Amino acid sequence: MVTLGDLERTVMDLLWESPAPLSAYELQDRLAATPAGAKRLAPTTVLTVLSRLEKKKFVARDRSSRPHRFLAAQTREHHMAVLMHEVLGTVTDRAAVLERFVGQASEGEADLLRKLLDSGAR
Amino acid sequence: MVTLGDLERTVMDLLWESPAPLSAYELQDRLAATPAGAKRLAPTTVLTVLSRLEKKKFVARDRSSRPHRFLAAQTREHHMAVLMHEVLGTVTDRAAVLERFVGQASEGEADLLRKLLDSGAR
DNA sequence: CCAGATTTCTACGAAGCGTAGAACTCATTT
DNA sequence: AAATGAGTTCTACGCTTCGTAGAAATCTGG
Repeated sequence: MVTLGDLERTVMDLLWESPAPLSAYELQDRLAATPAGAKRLAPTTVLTVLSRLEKKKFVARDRSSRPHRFLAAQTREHHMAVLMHEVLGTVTDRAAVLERFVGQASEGEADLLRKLLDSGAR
Repeated sequence: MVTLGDLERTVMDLLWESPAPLSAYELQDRLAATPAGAKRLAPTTVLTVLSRLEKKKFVARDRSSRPHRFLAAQTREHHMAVLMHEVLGTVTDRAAVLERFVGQASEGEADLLRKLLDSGAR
């Protein structure tokens, strides 16, 4: 199961929030401004985390400009959907889980699911 | 996020499969019979894992009989629902996640979802 | 009370993660 | 072209989790 650490997740949240790619230094600033961001991290720390996220295919790196720019490689929604499928994949009896899942869905969510399924989204 | 290791998950699967509580020795046998169970684990190994799962509140231990009996503390469906809830809870736009989710669903999963939705499960 | 079965304690190695210094690379200026 | 400083990569350390299990402690039937 692809999982992220606390700092890694925080960085991903910042990248997902940002419409434009961010440099390690911009991320350093935003991390310091975060609730949990008490102590300012070293720039190398941010770079290390970004490199690891890059290796995990969570971020893409733009090397064309000198302070490299980083952006989320997938949308947050994509990642969440993948996670849910991974959760489902750990189980043989998917029906029971899906049943519960559907049972918990709101009316709107259920309608949305129907529409998505009927529209041949897959 | 509450997460389990490979062996921990396998043990939970066995406990979830079993209608009756199992001793560490029974689990040892079943683990050996599992596809990945090439080498037989030491009994202490199984006990260690069970103790950790107990600490994580995944299993309950019956100390009344001498070989202690272990059973899943929650149903698999409960656990999966919690996991999915955690995943969905990290995001505000559930619809977008559901859209990707359906988009990634296999044909079988999609059929299952349709059936559940049509059968008025919700 | 003792031996053997069972459980608890302790521990080690690998992997993942936060953290960051040290060393290296690259572009820009002189 | 050499120097310089910003930026990046390399290396590493301590902590935690997990698989693994030996050693020590404990319990129970005889």
